Amino acid sequence: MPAILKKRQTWLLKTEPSTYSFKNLLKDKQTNWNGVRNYQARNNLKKMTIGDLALIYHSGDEKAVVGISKVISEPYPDPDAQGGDWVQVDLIVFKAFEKPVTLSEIKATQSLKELALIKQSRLSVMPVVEAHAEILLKMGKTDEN
DNA sequence: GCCAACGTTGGC
DNA sequence: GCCAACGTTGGC
Repeated sequence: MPAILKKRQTWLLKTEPSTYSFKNLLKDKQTNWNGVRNYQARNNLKKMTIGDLALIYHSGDEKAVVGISKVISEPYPDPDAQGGDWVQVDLIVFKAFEKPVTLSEIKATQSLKELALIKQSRLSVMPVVEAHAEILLKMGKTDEN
């Protein structure tokens, strides 16, 4: 098991790159992941803890996992939410994938067929089990041992 | 541009 | 509580 995965939950966060991309995160170094307004995604956000990894997926034209970020805060209320129990977390950029892992590659990989990204294409915040995280990191040529 | 897969809203 | 209508996301 890559050292990077030890004792960490891995998540996958979807974003439309024209709204906020991994490049923006590379520039900003840190961001607050806000605006989630879906209960299931919110419930996943609430389970995040400091030190967790979050893979960033670009929807739309790119359709690929492009990099890794790290969760650096506990979930806390999203100030933009007008009422309702919505949260956000703070992220820092961790590492860009050397090679983006495309949706078509993921779909073509038998061992990833249970990934929520495939099974529940509209969910924007989802857990990634360790076995899947290992495979994705390997496919992205992100050597973190 | 279309459509599948949701999620939400509102009438009943 | 059900369901039709509508809205949104996101892949193709």
